[in-house]
Amino acid sequence: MARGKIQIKKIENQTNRQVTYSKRRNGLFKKANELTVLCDAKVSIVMISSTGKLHEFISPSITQRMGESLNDLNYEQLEELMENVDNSLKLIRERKDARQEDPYGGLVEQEGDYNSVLGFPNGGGARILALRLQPNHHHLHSGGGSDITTFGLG
Amino acid sequence: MARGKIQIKKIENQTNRQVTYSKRRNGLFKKANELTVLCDAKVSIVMISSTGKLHEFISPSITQRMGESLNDLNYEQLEELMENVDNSLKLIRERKDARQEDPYGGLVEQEGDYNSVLGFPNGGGARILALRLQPNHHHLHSGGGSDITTFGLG
DNA sequence: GGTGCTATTTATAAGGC
DNA sequence: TGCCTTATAAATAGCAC
Repeated sequence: MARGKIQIKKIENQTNRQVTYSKRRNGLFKKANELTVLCDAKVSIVMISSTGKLHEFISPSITQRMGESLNDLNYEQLEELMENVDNSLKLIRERKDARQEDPYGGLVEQEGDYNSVLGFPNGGGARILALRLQPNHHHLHSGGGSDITTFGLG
Repeated sequence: MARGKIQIKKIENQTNRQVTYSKRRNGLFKKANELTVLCDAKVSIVMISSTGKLHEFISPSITQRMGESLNDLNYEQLEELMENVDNSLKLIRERKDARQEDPYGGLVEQEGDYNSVLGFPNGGGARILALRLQPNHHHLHSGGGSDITTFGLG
């Protein structure tokens, strides 16, 4: 977008790809932060570079409200939530139908109400679990290792 | 950014806020998609508007590779994964210390290796669970309702 | 892996329909 | 609500450190 127009296709040169990843990641996080503030929205971004590094953005409002809302859950909501996680766990244990393709082709937008969005930690090392629950198929990805750095915007 | 500079603060007029949300959401998704293609990265975005609507972006590479990688997990990895979900479930059940504030102030970047990022569906209605596991604190948020629309990028 | 510097390309705030 | 248009603000590609 600057000293010349570029084609939106994989950057083959690894160095250039890394530089672009870094720049555009910062740009994306900045945009996400602006959206959060301007529109009073909640945004969560998880991204993994081609080198396997993970970067995450979570809007302040999400984390703050998550803590508050836990106590706002009534018994039925809590029950439903546990059921969801339980089912997820069972799916992992059964580990079947793992190779089914996503019917949306990978890029999807879901609009409307949501059943639950939660973020919280366990007592062990740093972990991130993103569970996406859709009818009739499931996917799973896993990597290993760990270290953390904090990131503050402007 | 256009016919005048704006301050990055909540747009009070609800109509304008909604318009800006819609425009910037599309912009963010477009940027995310470009980043995915250009840098061969995996990006997942979940956002909730001030009116409670949920929108989600998942890069094609994520979903495709998730399915494949499930079968690549060895026993230990699977065991660790189940343990994570199990712990999460316990935390939900115990429902304690829910109001602890996030030490990072909400906006964080985690760099380095990751333990697990998984996305998969259950057999019921459309559900999304985003579990974020961090040491020493946890948060939870929940909403309700439901409908889905798919979204295809240019 | 950053940072700084532009020339350009994009994104988008305000309006208008 | 959504889709155009257009002037302007931002983002960023390509280089140099």
